[in-house]
Amino acid sequence: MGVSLKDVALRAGVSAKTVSNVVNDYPHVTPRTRQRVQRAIDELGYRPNLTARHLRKGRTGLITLAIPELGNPYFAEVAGAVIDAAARHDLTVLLDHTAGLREKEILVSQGFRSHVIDGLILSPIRLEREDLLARPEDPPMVLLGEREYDVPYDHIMIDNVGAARIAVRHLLDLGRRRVAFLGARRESARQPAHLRLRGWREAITSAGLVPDESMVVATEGYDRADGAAAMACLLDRDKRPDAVFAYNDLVALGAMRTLVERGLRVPEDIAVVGFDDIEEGRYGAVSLSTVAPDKSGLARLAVDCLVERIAARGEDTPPAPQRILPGYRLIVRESTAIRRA
Amino acid sequence: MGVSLKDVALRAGVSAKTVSNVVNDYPHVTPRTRQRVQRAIDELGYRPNLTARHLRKGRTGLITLAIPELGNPYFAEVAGAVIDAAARHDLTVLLDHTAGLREKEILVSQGFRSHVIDGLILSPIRLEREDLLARPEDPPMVLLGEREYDVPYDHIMIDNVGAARIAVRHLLDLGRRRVAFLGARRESARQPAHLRLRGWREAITSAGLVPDESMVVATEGYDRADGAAAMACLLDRDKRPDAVFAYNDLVALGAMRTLVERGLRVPEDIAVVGFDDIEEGRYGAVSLSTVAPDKSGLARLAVDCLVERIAARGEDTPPAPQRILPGYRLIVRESTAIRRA
DNA sequence: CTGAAAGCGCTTACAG
DNA sequence: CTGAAAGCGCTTACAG
Repeated sequence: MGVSLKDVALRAGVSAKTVSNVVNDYPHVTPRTRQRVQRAIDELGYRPNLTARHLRKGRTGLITLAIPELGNPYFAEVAGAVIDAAARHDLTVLLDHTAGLREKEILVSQGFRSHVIDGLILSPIRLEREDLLARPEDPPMVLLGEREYDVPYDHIMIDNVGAARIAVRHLLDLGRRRVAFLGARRESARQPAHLRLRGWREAITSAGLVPDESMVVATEGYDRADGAAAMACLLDRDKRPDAVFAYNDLVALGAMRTLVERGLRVPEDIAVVGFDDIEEGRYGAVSLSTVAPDKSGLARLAVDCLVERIAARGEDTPPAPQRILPGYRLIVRESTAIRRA
Repeated sequence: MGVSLKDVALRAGVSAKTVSNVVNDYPHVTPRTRQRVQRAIDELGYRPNLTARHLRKGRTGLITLAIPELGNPYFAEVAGAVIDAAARHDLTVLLDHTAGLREKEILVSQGFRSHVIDGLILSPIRLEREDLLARPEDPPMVLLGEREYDVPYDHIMIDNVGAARIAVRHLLDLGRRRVAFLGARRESARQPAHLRLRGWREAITSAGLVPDESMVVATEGYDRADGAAAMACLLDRDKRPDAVFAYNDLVALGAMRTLVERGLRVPEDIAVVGFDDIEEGRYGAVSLSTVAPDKSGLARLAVDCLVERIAARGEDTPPAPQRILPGYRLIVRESTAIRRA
């Protein structure tokens, strides 16, 4: 099928080693030799077989990024950023989506395909601590995302509590007093929803108010449909909120859809803040205020971390695992544009 | 580093071949031998090195899917569908995004990384016919997407003209008479925008009307921002449209945002139809009518096609390249919900 | 049913 | 500065 090193060597009248030297830009090659080899390469249309190279070197130049769902714009945007960041290290990203299934997340973390990849960036949702502790050392792994774990792995995650606090404080500053939280969970306290709910609670408390737990609505998932349903459920209760802090932008957008259907105005009747800053939030009938994580920043941090881990593989004293907090900021748009008396 | 076949063979007291036979579920192995080998595998935690296997077999089980932009929900949704379809053939998808740059599209089509992948599904935008003709035979490639080419490759693409015709006819059926088209191109007639524009023209003509070219607005790209700008531009002209057919949902959503800003109602003042059926279109203040391509269908078709090409590689008489048209349907939502007198 | 040998295409010490 | 040999971890004919 293909043209091999040997063919080129034969044609150029040199050894395979010399061709290899040329291909890999080895410094010490006579210009004349280099030129001769290069010509043979061009004439034969030779291209190195990466599989063979990788077998030899023990590296493939491939890393896996495993995210819950490509259909979620936030993860799609993050994936794009990771692909770009990886390209700067000459790494190619193999994208997996786990569909938010614990089984698939375990499979990935256990090193499914590990002999093909140099490293793994995993963004887990359902995975448990013990799953992570049971995984083999290889390939190196970096966690990315808002689910908290107490495990010896590098983890890139935003300060969810702090970010939520700022979002809710923003709503309180607008004069809102009944701020709902959409997208709570019943499970583990380390879920991002719990962290953001804690921020909600802290912001309200530190404003001298009492958190009203009837303003907290749980959802099945975090999609637009979940947000729409949760908002409907909330509006059917006695007390009507005057503001909503949603787990993420999708939930917020779904909630706004329900508000339109019920004839309520945003932000006049109910102000809304989301989380993620997906592009879609800027173009609705009412643009969405939101917490914007530094996506390209966190992608870069995750890739850099992984690259270090890969380099340190097999070392006696690998660097201690660290938790890194990328930046974020609050973006104020129309959905919270009106201050109340 | 890892445990190799040889280690297992040594421990089980058999040859490497026998271990290989067990690992690959070769039929003719004594149950006793199989058991002994299996135990050695378990005890040693052996996992086959795929790179080595691939080098030997000439296949990697990897295919590349190259799309213009992961941030575009349509492509993200299609990518998810392709990943699922590929998994059914035990193929893993390596996702590339070309950022809609001709240079990157050429790179991918020329077989960048071709020694790692078994095949390629390419969704080009800027690529030209000559770029495609210049590419090497290997790896096999299948085109996916709405840019038309006259080249000997399998191509999965929707009947854009027909789909556009149906969308515009729907608007005409609602009694609209000034139907604008947002998202035209100045370039090649084979661009999907041209195909959809042709459908627009045909629908109007066959309704006994005369296409008004002042109702056609070109855009830089196909994002929400482009749609918003195009709509603004259109509204600043003399004649106001009473309906809009947008190149895609993103352009339509951007246009609707502008309509809100200008105080115009959808669909009362202006009805809107998009193309792609991205989930976001269902959850705006006004849900968006759209042409819905059968995404999982087209993903499956593309993967099946590629699998056949890979199998036929090196054959004397490979099957003739074919153009396959996946299905689509018109989805009517609120943005076209009102019939006019 | 199992084994010993060769080889996929490259790179890495080791010579010279 | 360049070459000859060995080997990465597997599978594929070929024997037996």
